[in-house]
Parts: sequence; C-alpha cells; structure tokens
Amino acid sequence: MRSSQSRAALPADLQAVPWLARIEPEHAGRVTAELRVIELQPGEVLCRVGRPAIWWLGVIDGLLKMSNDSVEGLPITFTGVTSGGWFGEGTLLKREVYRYNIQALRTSVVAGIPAETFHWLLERSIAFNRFVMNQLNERLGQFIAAREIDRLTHPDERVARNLAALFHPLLYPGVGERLRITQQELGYLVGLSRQRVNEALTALDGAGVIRVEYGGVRVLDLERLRRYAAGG
DNA sequence: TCATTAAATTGTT
DNA sequence: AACAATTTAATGA
Repeated sequence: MRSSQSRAALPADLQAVPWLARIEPEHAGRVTAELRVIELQPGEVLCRVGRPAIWWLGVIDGLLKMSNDSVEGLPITFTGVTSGGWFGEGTLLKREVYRYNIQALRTSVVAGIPAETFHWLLERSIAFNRFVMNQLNERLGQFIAAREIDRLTHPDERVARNLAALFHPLLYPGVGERLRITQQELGYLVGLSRQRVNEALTALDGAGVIRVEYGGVRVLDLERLRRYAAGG
C-alpha cells in the first residue's frame, strides 16, 4: 500500500518456496523469472475480498492472518498463514475474486506468481499438481477444524486448536520444532487478549503439550495439543 | 569477543 | 491497561 514495492526474487527467497525444488527444472526456470516479492509491514493488507485474483501468493517469512468477514456479519473464520504456506489456489482455479482478507500480523515477506503462470504450471507439471492437490486437501481440513474451533468456548482450547492448526504437518513437518509467534500475535489470531493467551499457554505448558519460549512455542505433543480439553 | 544499551517480549497485577 | 522482569538484538570499543 504505502511505500511497498515488489522486487524480483533473491536466491534466499527461492529457498523458502517449498514447491519450487519439487517441480521439474524446465518449469522452475519460468517461475524464478516471474516470481515477485514484496515486504509487508504489520497491519498491512495484502488482498481484500472482491479484488480480482491475479496472484498465487505464499509466505517467504512472516505471519499473515486470513479472515473472511462477510460484509453484513461478524468475522467468520481466522486462519494463520506462516512461512512456507501458499494460498489463493482455490480462487485462481475458479478464476474468481478473492474471498478473503489477508493481513500481515508482523513484518512479512510475501511472494507471488502471476495467475497465468499458475495455470501454465497446472497444465504441465505433475509435481506441481501434486503440491496444489495436497494444499487443497489440507485447507479443507483446516476449515472443517475452524468450524469446531469457533464453537469452543474455553479460551485454552481455542488457543490449543489454533496452535495445532498453525503447526500443520504440511508447513512444519516435525514436532519439536519451534513455531515463532508472539503471544500478542496469537491473541490477534485467536481473538483473545494477550493476557488470556499467556494464561492459556501457561496451562498448555503445564499439561506438557507445548513449551513456552521467548518469542515462540515448541510443540511437544501435536496429537495431545489437537485434542486438548481444559480441565482434563 | 565482550560490555553496554536499547528494544522486544513475557509474566503479573 | 500498566508495570517490572527477562530475553534478544544492536552497538561500539
């Protein structure tokens, strides 16, 4: 929006694109040439509902909040997109407009490839199709989970589920890795105050499912985090 | 490399 | 919302 300008991708950016190394070399060439990168400041909006979908977008580094608030009602779902996550494929496949608002929760580096390149890859690269198919499947699971999360009343449970969703197998292959997110950011994501998030994290730490660390959390038991129930 | 300082983040009230 | 304590990052000798 402001002074943000897109630039060509640097080698370091390319390394942070998980599907790039998996597709055929002859296809990767076009992608690296067309990949654009932009830096977002906290609070900056990447795309809004209703805008035509021109890019397939992914996070190089940072944290984005994906929300679909209907014009009339309250925000429906929130999903965090962390480093390595790509989104917008559903919209691009149908050649529609964006159905979500994407906002940066912290300073983030975001990459994008043009819609034509996205379709070009779909028509040629089996490896790319495989990645997108996986991605769609994961996203579907996330939305089903999101419906459940919305119904949860207990803050500790909401935090637990949201953390589990962020620590997704697709984005973070191994348990025990550190998820870099501050308690403030988690508060924005889940819709709770920082204090309440802190309280919830302390409870989760006490239960042994996560370890609270400075500037992030470490998931010790992803399964138990997913199934966490307050008081039991 | 170490010490000092500022900034960010956390834990509590 | 405010405060103190802690951790990290930055700076410069």
